Amino acid sequence: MTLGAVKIAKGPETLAGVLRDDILSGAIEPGASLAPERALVEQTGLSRATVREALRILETEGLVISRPGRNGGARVQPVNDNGVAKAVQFLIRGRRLDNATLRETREVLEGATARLAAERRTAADLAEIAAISARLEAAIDDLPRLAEENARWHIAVAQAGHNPLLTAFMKSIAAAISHPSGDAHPELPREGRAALIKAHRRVVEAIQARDADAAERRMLRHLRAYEPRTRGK
Amino acid sequence: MTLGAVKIAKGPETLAGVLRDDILSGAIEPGASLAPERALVEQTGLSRATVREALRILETEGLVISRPGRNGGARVQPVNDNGVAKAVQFLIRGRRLDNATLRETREVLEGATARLAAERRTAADLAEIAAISARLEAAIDDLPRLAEENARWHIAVAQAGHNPLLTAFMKSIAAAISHPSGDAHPELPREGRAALIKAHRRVVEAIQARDADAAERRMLRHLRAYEPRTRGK
DNA sequence: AGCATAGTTTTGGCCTGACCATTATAACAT
DNA sequence: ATGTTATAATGGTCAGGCCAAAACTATGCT
Repeated sequence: MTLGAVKIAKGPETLAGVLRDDILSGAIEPGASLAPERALVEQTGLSRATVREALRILETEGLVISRPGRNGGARVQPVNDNGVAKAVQFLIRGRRLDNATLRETREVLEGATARLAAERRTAADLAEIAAISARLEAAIDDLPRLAEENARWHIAVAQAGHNPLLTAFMKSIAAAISHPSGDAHPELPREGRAALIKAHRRVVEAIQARDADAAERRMLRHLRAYEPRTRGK
Repeated sequence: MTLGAVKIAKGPETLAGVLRDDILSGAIEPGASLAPERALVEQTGLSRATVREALRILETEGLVISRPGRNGGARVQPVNDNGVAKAVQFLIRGRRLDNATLRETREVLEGATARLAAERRTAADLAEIAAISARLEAAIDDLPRLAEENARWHIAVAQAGHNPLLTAFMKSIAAAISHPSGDAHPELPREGRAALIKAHRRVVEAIQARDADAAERRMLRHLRAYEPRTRGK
């Protein structure tokens, strides 16, 4: 019988594991504070440095944030999708993933979320999307603002699909696409901006009409409108 | 003008940020070691505790692993998709995402990767899938082994799609689906196992024939075959 | 020569104890 | 009441040490 490499859990990781389980299982509610560092030292018999490294692990994982001062301490955060986005950013930067891969992934995700949005959107979802659309259309001549509201619009559509995983994935790559290598937003001409608004409207109409096929089709058409002409590898 | 909360970078995070940039930019190659802790202490003027917390951050992010002993130290790891999988696990556990969401997400991802696999698979991809299929078919009466090879098969198909992001997303949820709340594998009857093998074969045939529509269709049919009868929310 | 064995060195892992910085509360003075 | 000044609680950082693990080096026995 062969054994794989046995992972030896070190002190900080062991303590972090215990606390992590308490957080993810809900035994410690979001908003509540962990015991102060010095109390953890007494309870665990570990040194303060070790306890602090454990807390640093949890903080890096996004499960707590630490604040100094009286009534400070490590406060449990509600689990959100920032951690996924961060890990995806690492993957994109570290593996030098190209824009074609990002766009392709985005099409898969947004095609699916547009379809789901048409099937599941609530009145509140529609209101949220409409509010963003109004702000976006008002910002047609303010390019940075337009780009910002555009990102919000796509995220709102994804959220209307009510699948938290697909939403998380979509947000992860949306962040990478809006900041293409730190560069500013490419000069989209004014007629392009008008076309964007029109395309959004058509997608929203399909979602409102609960027409899943149309929502997916129009979203994909919208996304593909901005691809470089050099398509078809 | 209103300002958002200004994020004050603490010592460890600042140092981690510098090192992280060096790693993600490729200035430090995977496999290479960071300077020893005591050297970083001298170079930065920080204390050893601070330096260690910085390294712990990088270790938690999966960018380095630290090993004791001579020639030990913090070794830079190639960036992989484990970090994404870990963050997704947190999201699933912390937000109590249900199996319906996981299955739905899986269908979106695997439908897309099956399609891409048909378009892009290389001879090496096909060989890899064939090897796994052979092992899987040989393990038809060894349920744990079957489940393991089944997971490998789906991952191999995703990889044949040559989109690292979609592959990472798919692996992230595949891990959660194979371990449904720690329970063992449900007793799939023998004829179900035979049907699984047949379904796999049909998918592979489509991928081999570069028939993207058929690959997607057959993969979705395969995935939906195991859903509970209570469909349609 | 060859090979086991025992140092030696490098490096992370952990501990003790201290002091500083920040924040909220309590006490006090006006 | 209200503004100001302690005081306490808590994380942030530092200094210095010792232990544990791992790799290299020298030794000594065949």
